[in-house]
Amino acid sequence: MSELEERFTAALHNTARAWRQAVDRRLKASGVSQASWTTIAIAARAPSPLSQSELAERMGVEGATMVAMVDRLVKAGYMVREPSKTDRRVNRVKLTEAGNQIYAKVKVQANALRKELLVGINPRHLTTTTELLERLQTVLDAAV
Amino acid sequence: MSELEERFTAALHNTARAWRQAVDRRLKASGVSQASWTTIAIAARAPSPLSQSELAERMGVEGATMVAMVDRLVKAGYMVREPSKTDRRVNRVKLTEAGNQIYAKVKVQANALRKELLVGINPRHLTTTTELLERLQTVLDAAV
DNA sequence: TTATATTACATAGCATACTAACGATTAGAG
DNA sequence: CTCTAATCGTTAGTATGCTATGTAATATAA
Repeated sequence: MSELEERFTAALHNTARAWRQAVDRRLKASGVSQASWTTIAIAARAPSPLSQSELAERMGVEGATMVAMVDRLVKAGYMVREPSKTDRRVNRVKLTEAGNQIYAKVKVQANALRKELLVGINPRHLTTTTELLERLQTVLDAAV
Repeated sequence: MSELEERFTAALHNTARAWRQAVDRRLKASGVSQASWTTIAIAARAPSPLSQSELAERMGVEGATMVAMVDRLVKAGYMVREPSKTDRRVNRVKLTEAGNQIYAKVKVQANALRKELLVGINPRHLTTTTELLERLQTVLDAAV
């Protein structure tokens, strides 16, 4: 039983890492890394422009990490910072046209990879797995 | 169905990340990060001293990454490099007494966390999940 | 045996994470 | 309304990953 638990832990981390690397490889052709693309996607999906803090929270990273990420994305021409008019501490982040194009382009590839990898997986097993992982996530989040 | 697949992907990555962070928090008290501890553990479990390449391969990282890791661990006094006598390109990596102590200490904590997190999880579901993840891992490794 | 891989390690530069500390600003308690 | 606490973004320092490139040593082929 303990052996199964160790197998599970190893499989969880190895699969997640390998998946991330596979995504990275696909998106490299589009010139954006997975972390950058994810940030762009969250900004793109938001109904109104997000602050850096909101972006960081939705990405699950610290504010300081997001500063560097936004720096890179601004430098690459995918987004711009706009000071909030109501709160002078706040920057709102907006996608440029180039940012929106990247979003549209790589979204397709990420979806394709997911489909490819999950083809042939038993949907009932996938459900069981998803629920188990989500439960673990809840426990982990609560343990903070 | 596509929705389930997206849920699964998110759960996979979020759970892996949260787990990693939980391990990090525990091990910080012992003064070693998760990556450092994992490296020490692999070196400790090997029946005979590993080369840096072997270490990198078992960690699933690149050789260049392992150079920096070994640098840090040597500097911290947990391991030493010993040039191979039969192949002058090779460094064999050995744990110091301090390294072995760290290994013994944090091993207990990592096991405890795993037990804690997985208590109450249905073993049949855990088996299903582990097998699914291992299958994905195989697909991902093959796709390289 | 010499020329050509291949392997092992190191170095450099970049990306992505963290924590800690700081200044500017805002919000809330009194 | 003022003082204090909290929040937002930034900077600095560190850890961990990557790729690309270089050097030394070994293995293989001609």
